[in-house]
Amino acid sequence: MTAPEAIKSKGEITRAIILQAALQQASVSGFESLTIGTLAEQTGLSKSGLFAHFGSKEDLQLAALDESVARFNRLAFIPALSAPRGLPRMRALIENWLTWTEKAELATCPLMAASAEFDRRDGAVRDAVERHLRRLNIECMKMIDMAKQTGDFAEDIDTEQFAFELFGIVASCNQARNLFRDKLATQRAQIAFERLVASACNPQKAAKIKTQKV
Amino acid sequence: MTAPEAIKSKGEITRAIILQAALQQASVSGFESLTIGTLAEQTGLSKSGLFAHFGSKEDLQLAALDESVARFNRLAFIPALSAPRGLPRMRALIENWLTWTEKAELATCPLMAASAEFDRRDGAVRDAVERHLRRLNIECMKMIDMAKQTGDFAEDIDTEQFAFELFGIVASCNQARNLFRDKLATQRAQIAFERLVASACNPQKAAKIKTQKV
DNA sequence: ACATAATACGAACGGTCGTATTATTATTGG
DNA sequence: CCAATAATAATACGACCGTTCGTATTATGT
Repeated sequence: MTAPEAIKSKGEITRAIILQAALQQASVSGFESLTIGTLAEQTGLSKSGLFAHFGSKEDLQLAALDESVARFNRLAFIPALSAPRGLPRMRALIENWLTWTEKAELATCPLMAASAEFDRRDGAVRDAVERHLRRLNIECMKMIDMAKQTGDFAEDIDTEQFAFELFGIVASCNQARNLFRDKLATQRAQIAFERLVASACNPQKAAKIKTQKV
Repeated sequence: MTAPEAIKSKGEITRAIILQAALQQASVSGFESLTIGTLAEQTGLSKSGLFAHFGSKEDLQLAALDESVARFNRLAFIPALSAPRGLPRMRALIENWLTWTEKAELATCPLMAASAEFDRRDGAVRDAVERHLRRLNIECMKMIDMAKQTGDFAEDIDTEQFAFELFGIVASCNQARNLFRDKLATQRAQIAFERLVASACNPQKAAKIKTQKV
């Protein structure tokens, strides 16, 4: 049992280099666009040399997906946990979520992109994407429940509904940023988040909104 | 100048059959997954026979995109215009937007899927996707402004912000439906929309929310 | 320093990709 | 009904796909 930060072997280093290139490529053109040849060219490896690090293209895609999850956790999720429980932590998460791709030098969040890319397909990659995003969804709901416990949110708000709208804000932010090249995208997402919070934080106000006819 | 509903030539009929198959395929696996060979097999044509209908694969993608826009307009947008101006028309649009893919027998809205698929790339397809969705965004904003004129919405709400959040609701609905297979997705989207409307329809309440610190 | 395992390479495979050219068959207007 | 034209097919091409295999090279542990 070696420590997680153990010295990397040559193979592990190469693998990391490959995954770095794969992640960058996938964040631009999608995971399905990953090709052994292009990736080999970019990393200076031979096709077969690169291929040997993964048993198949699907394994490469899965590895790239796992790597992007690891980076999201390291750059966005875990740092948010150091904020106080409740609303501050939620705010930190959404803030980090909207900005971590920049720090990671990626074109967009590979997870959300992979969601749209694979959501209507079958296979191992789709399953992995669903698993990862479902987990993130659950973590968000935990934070929402915590915010109820701390008194930041009203007890009677719909946790799943809140998470649904949260994911929508992130999705729209990505669309505004990438498709519309809107420089105000992040700001709009923050405003949307605060509006969402506002409708949940004040019990009286929240009750009014919740009980109106649909 | 023939009428738009003129009798179709054999070629036009075949082309329509091809586009139908292309649209279905694209709504499942994305526009980039469209291949001449697979499409030829599905339609019973030869590769070269099918190819002759489009000068290139890119033209095929663009034609499929245009076709999906035409269907969206026919099944979702135009019908919404028969609802009274203002909030009712907006409600009709979002309702149709969330359900038209079912009527069209597609796996998801090809436009929103194409947005996520091409938003970080370059090329004619990306440009077309941006053009189409920007137009839809503008049409949404027109409806929002109309709702201000009819008095349904407060005059001082941020039209672009409202449209931003509207697109987020649709995106989250698609994710919930397709990735999470959430049967309540449409319902959640409707609730989110009504919550969004609620924060814009009552002047006093809207003012409160808008002026809070961010 | 040496044995051994890890790592990378080059070449080749069968397939499929998009596309061009050339020929054949259907459709259609006069 | 026939000529003109549109529509489809047949065939082939080079490029790239993921993958396999045998071999060379390079680290690594002792």
